[in-house]
Amino acid sequence: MLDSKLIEENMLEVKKKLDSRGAEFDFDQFSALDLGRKEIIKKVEELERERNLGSKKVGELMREGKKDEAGALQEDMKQLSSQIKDLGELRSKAEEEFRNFMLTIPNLPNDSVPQGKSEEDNKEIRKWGEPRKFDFEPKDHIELGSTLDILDLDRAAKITGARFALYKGLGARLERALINFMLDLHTNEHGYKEILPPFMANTDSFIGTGNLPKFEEDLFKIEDTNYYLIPTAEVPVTNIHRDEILKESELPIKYVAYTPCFRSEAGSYGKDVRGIIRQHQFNKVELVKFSNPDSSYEEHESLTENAERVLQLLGIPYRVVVLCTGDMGFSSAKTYDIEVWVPSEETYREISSCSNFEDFQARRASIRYRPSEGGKTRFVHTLNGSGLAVGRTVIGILENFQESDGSVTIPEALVPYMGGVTKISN
RNA sequence: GGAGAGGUGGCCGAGUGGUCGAAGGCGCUCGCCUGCUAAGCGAGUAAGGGGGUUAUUCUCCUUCGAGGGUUCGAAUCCCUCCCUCUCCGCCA
Repeated sequence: MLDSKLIEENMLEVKKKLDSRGAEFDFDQFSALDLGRKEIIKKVEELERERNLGSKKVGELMREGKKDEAGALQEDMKQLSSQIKDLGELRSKAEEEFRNFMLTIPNLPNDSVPQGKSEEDNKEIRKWGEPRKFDFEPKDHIELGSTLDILDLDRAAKITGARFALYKGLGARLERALINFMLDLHTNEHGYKEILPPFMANTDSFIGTGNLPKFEEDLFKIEDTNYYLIPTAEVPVTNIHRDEILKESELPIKYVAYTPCFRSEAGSYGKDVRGIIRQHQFNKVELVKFSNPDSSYEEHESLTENAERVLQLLGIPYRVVVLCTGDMGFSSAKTYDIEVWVPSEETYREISSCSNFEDFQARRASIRYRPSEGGKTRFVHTLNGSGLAVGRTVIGILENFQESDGSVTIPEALVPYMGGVTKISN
């Protein structure tokens, strides 16, 4: 959520920034809602003040034994009270309307974000590793997975439906190895605390991160509850500190969490239908930070580097792009995507998205800190990034490290996690 | 699932209709004091919103799990929901 005072004071700049990301913003509606809200607050509070004074007076008169006077005053206050009640309803309505309006406005892009309309305008920042030159026709992960009998999409479809995966044998082991490898790396070497959160979260949590109220169709909802399956660990982990006031000395707080992720992928039909690129359920290790606002952009860089480190240790080529204003997610102020090289497609595919949300989520979720030198509380900055999406890492390993005989070499760093297995073959 | 007890400030905890945004304690901050440390003494210490000033000061409203109700007035009485604890049942 944006700061309404900031909008009032910088309307032109806000409009320009929202335009740059292709978002509509009706400033007239904003002003009308904001002014209407303030006006009614003023009225209600005046009446409440009158009532408080009157009620106090009634108490005094009663104690002094002036029953008649007290009774008369009570009658007046009765009138006032019902007036306050009516106005109070209008007030709640006005405040709710205003909040609902504010909840649908996306975050403002940071000034360092390149202008652009779509994916096409994203800018490559850096590349790591050389895509391998194959002296044979490389297979895609679907063929490799089924030939090696480690990935069975047909049976997954039977069990559940399209866009689910069944891993078997060393395939299942590989998924588990990667999860453990990533968690160990981030906890032991990058200083994150491991979290295992619930895989469902309630409405308030989803509002906090910005998934609701606008993107409900992307989620799986649990019937007869206000719970949804999480589409990423970002939701439960960011909400760990919802409605809390942290100490400045605790910052930055760094969490890493493995969770399955559930996405209905509404609106993506026809896209990436083959294989395990886009699934309704996938595993992900997520990095989340709560940062001092003054250093959140340094934290953003280091978080991205922490995620990249996984691919470096595995030896998979990748590149980092900064998303342009038009391609960023709703809550983000700046996002780097990490993309792995996928030989069968001869292109880079997203494997991690690392974002700084500044105070956008913190304001929605009310996550604040008290400055060490005292004074008013401030909103923290929240950040997160995949470190990494596990299924897509499997694709990277299968496709990049395949041999001409259809076997796959396990990256050295992963061998201990595979129980010493160095190769998957028939 | 059944029975009971509870949810109060950073924490513990008192408070059953008005002088309660809330005793007391702990913690924290500042000052004093004492060779040092500890102890002691004194003062301060919730958040959000509106108005005013915009540097500070000021003022009003709201908030005692959430929402609704009774009342001139609710932390306190009533209803619904959520959560925690104890016992019983069930269970990986």
